[in-house]
Amino acid sequence: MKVLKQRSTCPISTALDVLGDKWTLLILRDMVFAGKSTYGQFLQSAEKMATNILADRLAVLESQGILTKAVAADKKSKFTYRLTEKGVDTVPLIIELVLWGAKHCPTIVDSGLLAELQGEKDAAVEKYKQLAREMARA
Amino acid sequence: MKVLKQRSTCPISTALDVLGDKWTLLILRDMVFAGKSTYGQFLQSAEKMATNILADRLAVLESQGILTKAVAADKKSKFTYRLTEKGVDTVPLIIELVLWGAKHCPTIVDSGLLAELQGEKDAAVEKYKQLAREMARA
DNA sequence: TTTTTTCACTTGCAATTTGCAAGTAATTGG
DNA sequence: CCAATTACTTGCAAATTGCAAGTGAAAAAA
Repeated sequence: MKVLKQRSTCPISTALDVLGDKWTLLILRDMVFAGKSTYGQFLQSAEKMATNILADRLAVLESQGILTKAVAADKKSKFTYRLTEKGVDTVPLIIELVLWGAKHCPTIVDSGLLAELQGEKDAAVEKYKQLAREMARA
Repeated sequence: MKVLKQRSTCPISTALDVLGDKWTLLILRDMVFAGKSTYGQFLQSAEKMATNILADRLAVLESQGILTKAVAADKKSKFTYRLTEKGVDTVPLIIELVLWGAKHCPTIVDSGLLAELQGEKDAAVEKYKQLAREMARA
């Protein structure tokens, strides 16, 4: 069981103790926006995460109660990772990252998604949280 | 001039290339919520950032156009760091970190602030963005 | 039934990044 | 002039990362 050290009692600092690195939120992005749920799927993302880093981050996320790990329904040799409510609650954060990145950095975003997020943000946040919950049930 | 490498064209990944580490957003937090603007003030935060890391992150933030550096009005030996609009636009992100950290981790938050953020979030985001702009003008 | 492939990691190691302590150089206050 | 302040820089040990290769269990192929 991974133990994280907390630098202070500040909620921002503590949130960053858990989520503040270059890889963790990409795993959550893949779960929320790409519906990914297995080790192999995470490895295929464009950013090419190293296998040991992925294994480490999944273990941290599990020990922090952000996702759960269970044997896959189809294969005994495969695991399925699902978001908990604590994980689903990172959706607003991820959406703010999309908006900031799209506005201020040279990136490629689906224009429909961007319009949706820029228009009715609260509704979009709820929609993607609900979608994430449904995937976690499947 | 610091050069950051972009792992992919995804806005989330690119935002994390810039902001995704344990220290950068704490500097922005100190500017937005504590009104800090100098090297010495940043060093005094509860998390005790190392001096070389602070100098490095300030240089990255400046080169990324998130903040500007200028000689202080009162002393020639002092610098004042101010948020640009790109920096002000991280306020929604920082507020989501407060909300997630306060809800899911053991932290200490001002209950008035928390109530404000949980109640009228959009209004609170606008208020703190405006405050951050005013501090950047001062 | 044996063999091969797939999947989910683990291991080893070099390279980078971090954290700590100490040092420096330019003001500024007295 | 001299001590203190401010904003860094430097050196170095320790921790973290990234890459390549290896492992072991289960599933598919022969």
